[in-house]
Amino acid sequence: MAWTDERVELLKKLWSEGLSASQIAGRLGGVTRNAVIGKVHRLGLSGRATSSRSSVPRPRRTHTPRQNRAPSLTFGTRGNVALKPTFEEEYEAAPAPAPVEELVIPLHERASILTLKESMCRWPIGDPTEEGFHFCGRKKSGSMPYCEHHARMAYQPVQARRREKRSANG
DNA sequence: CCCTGATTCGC
DNA sequence: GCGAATCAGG
Repeated sequence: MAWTDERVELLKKLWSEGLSASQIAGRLGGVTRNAVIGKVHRLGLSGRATSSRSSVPRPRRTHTPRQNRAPSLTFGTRGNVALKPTFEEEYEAAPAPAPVEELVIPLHERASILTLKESMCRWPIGDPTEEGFHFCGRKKSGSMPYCEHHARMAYQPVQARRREKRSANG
């Protein structure tokens, strides 16, 4: 994604309005917050009103961070989207996610494949072949790849299969 | 851990 | 010029 005049203008506007770099990156789309910050610096609008941190002259890095920086991948793979549960030991995987989702995720909480972060619920909503497809995007629940709600949908308790064992007590 | 901007430097 | 990796801090 290139920095067209329009995008630069929008960047300037949003930056002046006080949005954070990640917020702006999300709005623009196709760029990370790093890209936004880099561009902001190149444009020379880094100092945004009150900056208490600007008076911190860090002693410049003395070591090279990495020999190789950008990954060879041209396509962003941030966020693995593998959804196969591996909890069969204690949980049974649901037959299949319902094609239609009963939850409606607020627009600002939605996650696309590009905005989905490691900490976000990966429950797919909608049809991947259709346009409105997105992920739940809310906070994950513990080690689950899903939020609490979707974790319960994905992993049904073993209670369902317990009926085979009836107590011989009475 | 979540986030913020700042900086360096391979590309 | 671009932006990932990194750094420094809240």
